[in-house]
Amino acid sequence: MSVKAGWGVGKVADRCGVKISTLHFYEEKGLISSWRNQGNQRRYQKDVLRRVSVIKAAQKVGISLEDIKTALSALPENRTPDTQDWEVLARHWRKSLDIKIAYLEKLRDSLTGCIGCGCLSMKKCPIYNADDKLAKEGPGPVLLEPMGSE
Amino acid sequence: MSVKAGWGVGKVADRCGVKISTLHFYEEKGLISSWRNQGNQRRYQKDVLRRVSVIKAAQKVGISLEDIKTALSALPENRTPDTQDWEVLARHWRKSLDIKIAYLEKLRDSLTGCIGCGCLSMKKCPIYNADDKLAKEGPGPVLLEPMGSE
DNA sequence: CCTTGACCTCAACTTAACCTGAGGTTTTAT
DNA sequence: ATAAAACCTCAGGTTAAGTTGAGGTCAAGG
Repeated sequence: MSVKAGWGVGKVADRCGVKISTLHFYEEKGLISSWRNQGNQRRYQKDVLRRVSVIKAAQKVGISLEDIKTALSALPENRTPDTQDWEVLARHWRKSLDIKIAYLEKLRDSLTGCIGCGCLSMKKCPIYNADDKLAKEGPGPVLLEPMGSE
Repeated sequence: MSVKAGWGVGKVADRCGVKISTLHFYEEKGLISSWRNQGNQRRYQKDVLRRVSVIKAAQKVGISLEDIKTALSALPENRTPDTQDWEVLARHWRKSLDIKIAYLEKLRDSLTGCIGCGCLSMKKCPIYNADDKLAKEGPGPVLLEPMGSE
């Protein structure tokens, strides 16, 4: 009965299909955690795999690491998260996915008419001004703030 | 009948709701163009407004400037693009929007089950491996290439 | 004429999400 | 026992899409 050995960073990286540097990075950002062995090497609990999977899944949905971190922080600290814990996250993100899909559908439906239309000023262009609130959770680094939201 | 005066960069920026630096940037990237007046100041044709609108609309859909540039290069050089020219673009992007929406719907439909599921290895996770081809046009800077697409 | 305001260029900074490499230690396999 | 593989830290690089600022020129109004 050895004291729990945990996995090394290389193995985890391999199983997750990410680079070691990514795991270092996530740890630095507080998205995953590890303990160290005698020789200062990282050891991981096996649930890190699910964490990384979830991080990657959420990223695909366009959620930033920042927001993912926030969501993950809702998981219990003291015990290994169970299925129910994870499903809370899933439901949460499902919602924002629904919103995003609705947003894109709206965009799609106005795209053709809009690009062809006569609105030479973006001030009145319906596509340009399509509810920016929704776009905030949108396609990553969109830093523009067209209509003076303040 | 003065020789066509065109618009100054400040006016265009104002009408488009973007910063002057953005127009400089777009020009540098070859997305828009201008000529210079006597004093080396930029002058724009009025169709630059539509160009910028289209650039911004496309960005909202998650298309990169790189791809937008490619699409814009299909516009006629010699004459001012007409409605039909623009509609070709719109149709093109509508298609990729359809694809993206379908992708997100697929993600959404597997999200809950997937996060809660027992796949501890991302190698077999359906959400992680949901057709990466579609994700390529996806949420901006997603640089990961999980399943060795080459 | 002279002062603003608009414009010019060019270099450097910004954010997100990592990656790369150098230089050094630890673990593992032979 | 020793070489190779795996790991460590830390600094600096990368891409996208701009933004900011310095230092200088141009144009318009009084």
